[in-house]
Amino acid sequence: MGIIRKTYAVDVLLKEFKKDSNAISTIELIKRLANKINKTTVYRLLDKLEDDGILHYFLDSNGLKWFAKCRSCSKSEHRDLHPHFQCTDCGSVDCLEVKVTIPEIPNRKVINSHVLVLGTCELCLQ
Amino acid sequence: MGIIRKTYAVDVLLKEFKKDSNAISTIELIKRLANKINKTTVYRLLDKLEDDGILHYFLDSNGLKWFAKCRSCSKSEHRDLHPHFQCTDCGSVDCLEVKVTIPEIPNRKVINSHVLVLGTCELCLQ
DNA sequence: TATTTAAATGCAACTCAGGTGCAAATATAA
DNA sequence: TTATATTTGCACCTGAGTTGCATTTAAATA
Repeated sequence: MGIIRKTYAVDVLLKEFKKDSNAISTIELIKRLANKINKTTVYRLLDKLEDDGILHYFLDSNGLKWFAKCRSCSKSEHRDLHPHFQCTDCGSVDCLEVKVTIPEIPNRKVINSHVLVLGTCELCLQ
Repeated sequence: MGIIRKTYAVDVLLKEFKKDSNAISTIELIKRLANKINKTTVYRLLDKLEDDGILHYFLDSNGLKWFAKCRSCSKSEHRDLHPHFQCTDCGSVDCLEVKVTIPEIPNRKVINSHVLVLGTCELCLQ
């Protein structure tokens, strides 16, 4: 797919990711933009932006989709294979800069991996 | 909750995990047992068996729940914090014995982590 | 063994994230 | 300015998982 036109909806959606440096869940986005864009459009745009290497997504411990800005991805390859952190107190999710190494696994070819770390975030620790 | 009585449904459900050493998705279980147990019962039993430390569960890359037998868990504590492997060819999922170390993360308290490794399984590699 | 009763089950109807088909609107190329 | 292909909104659908409630059943008690 991929984004082709600069539309109002694309603009509004991307603004959310500019003002929010954390990841945002699809559900939260749909709520925030309810009176601006239709939820179907939100789903479709998120798909397209992911296709284009502008956003990446991952699933939280409830199986819900979250999106965040990509740092070094391209249309052809998602490089955002970093772990994600979800706070079990406040529910916020963000991208971790640390590297998690998956060991070699006998008789299997590892292609990629999803790592979700659960714990208490900086704000909730105080 | 926890299992209290030895019923037909518990028996039938646990047999599936005895004959299948891999993980089984909830959906697959419901299909397999459709003419034996109601899907509501399947969901409720899986919850209870997880509570009792007999099964553990995790989510695959589509956010679907999978269950597998526990090796060293108890009612009070799930110790099955191993990674899980999903084959992107055949979809099968199993538990990995390898250990994945999550590094210390500044200003955060790590409680646990979910690791899903994607790749090609032994059978599909041949 | 028969009775009692609390737990387990089935069923129907619900919830909620996400997806589809199609007509109307709109960005952009010509 | 017009043509047209993409985007959007809307209503409706899908599919995993949940809930309330009446019925059934395991197992405790008499």
